[in-house]
Amino acid sequence: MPRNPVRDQQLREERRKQILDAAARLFARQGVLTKISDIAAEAGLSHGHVYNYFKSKEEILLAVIERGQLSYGSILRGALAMAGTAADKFRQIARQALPNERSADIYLVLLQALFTDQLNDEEKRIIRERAGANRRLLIELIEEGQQDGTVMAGDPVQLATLFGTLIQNLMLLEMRGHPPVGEETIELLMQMIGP
Amino acid sequence: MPRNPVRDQQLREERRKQILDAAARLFARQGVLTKISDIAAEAGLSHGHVYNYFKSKEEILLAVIERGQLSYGSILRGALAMAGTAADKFRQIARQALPNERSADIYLVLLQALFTDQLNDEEKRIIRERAGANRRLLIELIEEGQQDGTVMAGDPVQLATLFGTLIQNLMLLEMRGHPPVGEETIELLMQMIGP
Amino acid sequence: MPRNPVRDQQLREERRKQILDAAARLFARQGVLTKISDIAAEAGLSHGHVYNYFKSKEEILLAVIERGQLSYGSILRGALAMAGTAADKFRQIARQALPNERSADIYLVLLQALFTDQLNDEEKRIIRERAGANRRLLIELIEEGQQDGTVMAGDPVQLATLFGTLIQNLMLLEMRGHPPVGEETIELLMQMIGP
Amino acid sequence: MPRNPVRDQQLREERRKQILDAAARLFARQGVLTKISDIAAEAGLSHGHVYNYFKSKEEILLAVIERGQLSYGSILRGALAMAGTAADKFRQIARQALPNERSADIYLVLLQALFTDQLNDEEKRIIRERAGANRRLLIELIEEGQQDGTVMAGDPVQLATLFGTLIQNLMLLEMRGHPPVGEETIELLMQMIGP
DNA sequence: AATGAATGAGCCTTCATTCAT
DNA sequence: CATGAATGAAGGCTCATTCAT
Repeated sequence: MPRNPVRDQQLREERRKQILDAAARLFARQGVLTKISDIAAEAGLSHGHVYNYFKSKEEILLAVIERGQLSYGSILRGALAMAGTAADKFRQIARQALPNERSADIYLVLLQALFTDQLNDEEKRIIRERAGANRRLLIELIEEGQQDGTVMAGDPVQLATLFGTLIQNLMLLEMRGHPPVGEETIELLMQMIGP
Repeated sequence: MPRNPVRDQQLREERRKQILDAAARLFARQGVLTKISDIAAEAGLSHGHVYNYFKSKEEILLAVIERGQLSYGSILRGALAMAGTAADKFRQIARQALPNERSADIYLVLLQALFTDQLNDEEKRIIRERAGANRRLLIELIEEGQQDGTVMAGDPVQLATLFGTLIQNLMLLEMRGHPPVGEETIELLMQMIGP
Repeated sequence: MPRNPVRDQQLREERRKQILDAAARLFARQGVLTKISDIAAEAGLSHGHVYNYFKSKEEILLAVIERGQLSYGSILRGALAMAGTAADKFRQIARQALPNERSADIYLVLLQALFTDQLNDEEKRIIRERAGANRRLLIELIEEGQQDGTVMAGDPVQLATLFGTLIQNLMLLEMRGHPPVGEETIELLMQMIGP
Repeated sequence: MPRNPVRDQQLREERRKQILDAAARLFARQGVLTKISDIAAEAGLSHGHVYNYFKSKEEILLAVIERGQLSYGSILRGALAMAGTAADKFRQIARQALPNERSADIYLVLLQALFTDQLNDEEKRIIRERAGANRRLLIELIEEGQQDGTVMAGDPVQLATLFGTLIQNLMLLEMRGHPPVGEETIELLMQMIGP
């Protein structure tokens, strides 16, 4: 059977995704202690084969973080593009970010990676830059909310920190045996950030 | 010449504290990857000597977590015992917990420990129990605040989660190159939890 | 190219045997002080690789002991099944057990293991049980000898101890610079146990 | 109180003996794994203090072995000097050597030491030399027995090996949970070596 | 592409030995 | 003389990474 380069490329992408999905799950649960062989097993291939898709464990970690940050950015941009008040957009963000297992995973992974010395400074810089971009989106939304009167007053930068912190940590809660965050919690959160 | 047992004992206590302080700093920064030799170097002794005070790296980790949780509990109890409104007490907690490097450290250590499989179930149970005790103190304070009108309405349990999350994560921020959390941020936080 | 699972399995078995052979030699010579890296070097592979076959040094030790005990048991059973007088069977046992390097090794290993606290009680129990089984075979042979008149009178249990002791210790002699045990020595031994 | 040099020297000797007794017990039970701190504890002093009597663990091991070999030699010489047949002397040796815990201990210690590389060649040579001296005593006794007709015929050197082996290993049996070697066993042994 | 055998750097831990008190 | 704090060499074990098949 002659090779099909396009199909081949698709298969490669799928494999990469499988590995990253597995890695995200495991990194979040086991942190730095996650072994390549764990990832390989979770993704259903041999550990040696993983190296045909990523050249090191660090590269996998970076890819997991990047994907998570970009995904969070998409949620933010999607919400910003919606019609409705800023509060509505916040609700949307909370609803999308919270139940998304991958988003939750990523936050802890990122925390650990940023703290530990497993990443070099250049890599940390890139990660912080992407985090900054997401944060600017959140600031934008806060300013919008302060103008349409659905968000409390105060320095938007500081508020972005507080809000970001709240959202991200709620994600963690779900993973710690706490009852899942539901609509009720989201409404409490909305009251907190409301004027 | 036989030594002075009293003085010896004092020195031992000091050494233990030195090690725990060093460990708390490093565990927070490097997580599980922290090496015993790092801790020893930071504490100013040889790696072998550490084992005269703790019988394993895991025991050090547990001790660090315990000390942090108890310290956080003290802050909570101290605030509850104060005169003034619940809001005043919250301010007090935020002021004490935030700048306290050890409190900050401990939260991340705890998160990582709870996630990773480096602790067995029994140990995790104990940690969760202590966390629960602290949480009940926070719930108590929230209920007090809802009665004296300085805290927003809502299920106290859920609010405790949100507040706890906020406080603890603010601690993390300080460690991540963010500008230190000052009075201004605390006031924003107070507005969020106010009625 | 996916490998040939059958061939792989064969190679694995061979490797395991190589490691056990090396370990038997070294344990006998160096006792507990034998290093995994010694075993690996003697077996011709890296120390890390040893752990793909055995999960700890202790497991290797146990395997060496087991193999030796089973091998000794085979010799005993083989002799018992022979035609001829009990004395002939004893000769056969002495001839087979003595020059067999592995049998010799094992006895010292076993002695050391049984004495030292490196094995837990359950493991010691299993070893003693296998030793007991071998001893019962020897007792059986002694009783046979007492009936066909080729073995001296006396409590078979006590005699089994003495004979076993003799055989096993002769094995040790070969390893201690003594001249090898030859037919002549075997005949002396036969006279000792004769009526 | 003025020092008394003679008394001091006596105390020193007593201490040394205490340490050697403790070491002999532990070396026999735990082999090479015996720790200096174990010996110190068993002897009732601090581990540091041991070094005021012996300059290394190896020196202790050598002293234990030497003492044991000399003690065995004394038993042999004592028996040789007795009145009576060679058989009587053998009985005497068996009776004295077997129940003497220290004699038993020493044999295994010696075996382990000789095999392991914990002793250098010169030390091994000395030990073998002392063993040879004891062996010559045994050979002498065998020859005496062959003349007075109480010991079987055969090359005295080989017989010495077999008898030595028997006696020494019987000592080991006592330590392995076997029932203690009694008069009955000794008589069996005598029959074996008899003509 | 796919597997898992193989390697070796590196970390935890133990323990002989030294030394200040 | 006595103690035990302190050090560091050394060995068990893990795991990222490479590579033959």
